[in-house]
Amino acid sequence: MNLSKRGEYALRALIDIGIASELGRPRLQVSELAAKEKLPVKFLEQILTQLKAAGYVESKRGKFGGYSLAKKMDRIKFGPVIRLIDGPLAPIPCVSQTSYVRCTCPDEVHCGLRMLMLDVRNAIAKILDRYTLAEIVEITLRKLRRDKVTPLFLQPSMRLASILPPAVSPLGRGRPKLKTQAGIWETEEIKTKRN
Amino acid sequence: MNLSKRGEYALRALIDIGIASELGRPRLQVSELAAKEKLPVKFLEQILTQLKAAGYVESKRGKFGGYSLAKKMDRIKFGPVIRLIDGPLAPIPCVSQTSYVRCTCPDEVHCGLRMLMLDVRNAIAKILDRYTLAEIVEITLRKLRRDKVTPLFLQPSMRLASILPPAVSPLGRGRPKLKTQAGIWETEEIKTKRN
DNA sequence: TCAAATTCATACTTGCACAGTAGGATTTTC
DNA sequence: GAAAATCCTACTGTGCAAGTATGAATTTGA
Repeated sequence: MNLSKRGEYALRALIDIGIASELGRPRLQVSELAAKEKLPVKFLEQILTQLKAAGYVESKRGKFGGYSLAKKMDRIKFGPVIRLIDGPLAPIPCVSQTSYVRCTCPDEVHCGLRMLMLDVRNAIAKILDRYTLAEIVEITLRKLRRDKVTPLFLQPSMRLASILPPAVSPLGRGRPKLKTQAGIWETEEIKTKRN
Repeated sequence: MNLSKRGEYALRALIDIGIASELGRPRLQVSELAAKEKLPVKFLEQILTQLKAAGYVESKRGKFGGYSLAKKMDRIKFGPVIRLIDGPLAPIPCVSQTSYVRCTCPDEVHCGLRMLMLDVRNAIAKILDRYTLAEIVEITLRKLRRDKVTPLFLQPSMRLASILPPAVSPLGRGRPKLKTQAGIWETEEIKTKRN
């Protein structure tokens, strides 16, 4: 049930670019992204190339170049990004909706494992195919502001105070209409107890 | 988001033994299991050894030996089995409840990816840590009966008709109390459209 | 025009986990 | 004692994830 590093880094990058963009810095360099998340630069470069090829980001070359989002944030869903990089969301191919492959079991229709895994795949997809980058970015920003944490973008040079916090959300829309069942976003403290 | 072959075979084996057990054949041989699901015998053998070591099945050696369940079916949940064989359910280690590992991101509390993945991990765990083998077995049997399909256990020798269908569920309990949000078990026809 | 800073393209490496095979030892039944 | 099963341990191969490495192309500002 793993997300690959590649997939993880891709999502981190998109979220970071999204946040920066929302704060008035639509373009970030690979080195900045890598530094912030402590990722290997050249590896991230590859991943961004892939995201670019798929139309999620666009790039500017040369000095002061970098990557910016190629689509509106509310048109970027996480499911498709993960499928692009890691393949199907489904735990086993015979329950994948986007790339079904028949399995070797004799009777797919009455397969208990299949029923169970279909439920799992649907639960995953329900989340990843519904949430958009815009929502995650907005929620993250709200959390940061509420806790009065300054996101460490735009290294030393730029003025942060003038940007953060803005009087009103630059999104211009109200609170995001999250329609998850119970709003995990409220779970402030996560039990990180080992074992 | 993958279930390994090992994990898949383990669950298939448990479900098959459970069904057979419910039909009055509490013990199955590796070769039977492998034949039914078309799995490599020696590989399955290894997996069953692992399941035995963890207390899920018990074995009888020698001629007419085989594997049977070591616990009551309603005490076997899928989550722990998968964790045993494949590791944590969580897509990334920093949202695992059973084997948390801190990630490299600078601020875990305000990490958007983490929030999202926590939601995913909870959705997965909600299913796999709630459903028991007993429920899956019962549901499968009900489907089989409804469709008048004879499960192909107990190769040629035994009499099936006398066992299936029983007048009343041998479980002795009523219908299983499934408390999933929408009852995926009703979704009869799955769209298997490619792409 | 040149140097610095960046993305772009491609090839290579390295480790390791997954999915098995193989072979024989041990136990049980008839 | 033979047949049929589980048990035990070691081995294999191969594919892929997670990077490194190198250099070319592009953009900017001095």
